[in-house]
Amino acid sequence: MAESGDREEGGERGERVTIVDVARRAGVSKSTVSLVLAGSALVAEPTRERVSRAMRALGYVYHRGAASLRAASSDFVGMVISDLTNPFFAELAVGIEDALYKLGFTPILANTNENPERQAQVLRSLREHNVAGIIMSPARGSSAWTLAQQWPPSIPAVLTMRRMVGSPLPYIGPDNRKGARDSVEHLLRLGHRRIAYLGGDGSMSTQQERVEGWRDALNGWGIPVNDSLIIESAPTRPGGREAIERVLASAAPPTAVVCYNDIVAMGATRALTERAILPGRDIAVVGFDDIAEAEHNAPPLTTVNADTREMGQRCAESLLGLIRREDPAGLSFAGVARLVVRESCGAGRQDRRAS
Amino acid sequence: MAESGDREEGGERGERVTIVDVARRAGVSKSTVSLVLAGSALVAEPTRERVSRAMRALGYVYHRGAASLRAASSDFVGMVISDLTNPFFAELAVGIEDALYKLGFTPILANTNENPERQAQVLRSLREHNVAGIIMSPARGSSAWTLAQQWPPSIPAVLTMRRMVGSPLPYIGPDNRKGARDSVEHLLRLGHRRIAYLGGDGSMSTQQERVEGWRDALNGWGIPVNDSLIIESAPTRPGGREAIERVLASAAPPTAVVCYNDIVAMGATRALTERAILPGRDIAVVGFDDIAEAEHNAPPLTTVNADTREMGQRCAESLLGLIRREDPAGLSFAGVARLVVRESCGAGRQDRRAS
DNA sequence: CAGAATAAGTGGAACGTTCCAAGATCAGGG
DNA sequence: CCCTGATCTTGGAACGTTCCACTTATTCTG
Repeated sequence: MAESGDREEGGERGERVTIVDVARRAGVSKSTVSLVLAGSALVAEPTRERVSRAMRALGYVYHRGAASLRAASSDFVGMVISDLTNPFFAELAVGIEDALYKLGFTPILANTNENPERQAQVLRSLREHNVAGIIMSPARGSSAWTLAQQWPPSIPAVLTMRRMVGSPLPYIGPDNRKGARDSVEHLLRLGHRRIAYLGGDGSMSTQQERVEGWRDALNGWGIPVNDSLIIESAPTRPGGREAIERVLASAAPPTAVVCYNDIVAMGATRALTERAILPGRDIAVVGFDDIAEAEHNAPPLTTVNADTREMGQRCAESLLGLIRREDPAGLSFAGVARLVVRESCGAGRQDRRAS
Repeated sequence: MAESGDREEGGERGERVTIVDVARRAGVSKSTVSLVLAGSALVAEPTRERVSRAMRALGYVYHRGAASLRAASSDFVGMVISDLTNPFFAELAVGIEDALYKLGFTPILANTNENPERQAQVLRSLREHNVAGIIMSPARGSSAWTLAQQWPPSIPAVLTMRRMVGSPLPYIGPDNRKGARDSVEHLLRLGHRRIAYLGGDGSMSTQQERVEGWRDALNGWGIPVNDSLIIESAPTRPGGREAIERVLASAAPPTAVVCYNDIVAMGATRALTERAILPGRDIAVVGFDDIAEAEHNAPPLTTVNADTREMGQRCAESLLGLIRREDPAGLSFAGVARLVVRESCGAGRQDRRAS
């Protein structure tokens, strides 16, 4: 009698309730049930009602795997992240994940930990799972060539944060060159003339673009560019520590450093503090990314905001475009890069000395 | 002639190469190919060779979805994370992800962002994907009751970081009570007598256990426990800021605070610094989790190391146990909690005053 | 050399959907 | 009363695997 609450059971035993069971109970064919699931207008209202009730009564759960067996590709999207331990990528991943869910995709996570072999495995696995596409920030050391070997052009893929020369894939990332230029110009305006670049390695496009920005700014101010002031290292906290130590040991240490990213800057500021060299007073330090922790660093980091969430969103949208067979050429996106001034550059003290 | 390099094509057109195509080319039945795929001993070496060659030649890619259609459950595992933006959970996720891959599972990521409704959606989606199991850190506000509604007991699930009263599911987490007790005792030894507890909310077991530890320590030293010194808030940086501001505004502010976790402590230290109250000198602050950023905080955070990676690993292993139908009772795990003393508690200055 | 045992391989149903072609029912028009 | 369309419904093949039951070929045993 009770209209509701007629939930029969939930399949305590492993027996899955299928579309056929629902059909039987509702007194229709499985095709009709399928139509109801698809929200088709072909099915009459009373029938739809009856079917829905049957589903609820039986505790029916849709089986996407079975559905996608026919459908050529699934609702999965691979999220291949080079270092999820870096809060920047964690934020990016959250942005991507959120957007994917809203678009009806299901993200499969893969953290390659900057390991190209792991990346190769992961790509293989994603192919086996018949993903609709992937969003990938390539591991250090992977090239357009190796990627072409590992990923068929027929499956949509977008690159994020690290561009690949020679790859036709859409690329979503911040305007690295402008970001770096802005931060170096800020330091120049504060009076610095010997400005080093710390961290990252030249094989990454991100690095190349940021170094270009550094060069641009120096050139623009007529400062001779000294390549020995580029200290490469792993893009990690220990990498930052190592880089700053190398540059301090050099014959003519810089008065300011711009870093590949915030965690490099965090490693550097920490190492400096341990040597009683105070970032923001004795030396200026600038990061890149503006991760949430930058504000809490000792001292709070001047850095470049990359609008991470927005980029995650764009990655998902761009992939969707590819899936819909739009022209890849129109699907790249460059985020804005905005300098955020905090204490690590010492702006409070010497502002407006030059310029 | 060339032994290798006979890769015919990769299916430039959408036509997927199946087991049947491989069989045809190798001159065997699809059953044999399936056997080869499974690495069965039933197939003779020359045949295996022939089949493998055919696979390579055709660029065959295994279709896991199709396989799991028969197999009752897939190789997917849901990773339901309450806040991936918190570096602690990011590290945990990395640990879990890594272990899952090694065990042959594929992690589907879901960040619920502490939103129980999102969590409900996510659980539904994971069921539809026929996951082998889930590892979940429940969103704030979810209860054993709602979980029971949303997740069938027949599908393996383990809980991490947040226990659920009344749930029979295995739980993997650090020894919160001991960790909190150790940190409070450390503060007591430094001479503090008015020690507040900041952040978190009472609905979370983590909070309850850490508050218990705080109580334990105070009781052990015969200090009267004053519940007004427990300031609840969101477990985030803004939450930490808000909590410290509330406690500072109280009639008798504490000389030391232990925080729900590191990001709460980071929010608190930041707010204090802005008011020119120096953590580690004017007030002692202790965190929990020992995220990578704790060391870089201003000032570096005294905190409790929760052995995050190890816990991620354990989560995966415990889930595997459940999938193998082991007794859930034996699959819980409590990680060690180890106090890491840095500067935010001011240990350098006043150490050994009491005790 | 019959018969059994072993080894290697095969055919086809099954998994839970989708989707096409076709069927059933009914109303209205001539 | 038959035909046409419209509206709703359905049977069954297909998707790419696995796995059971079975066949065939070979070797062993007494």
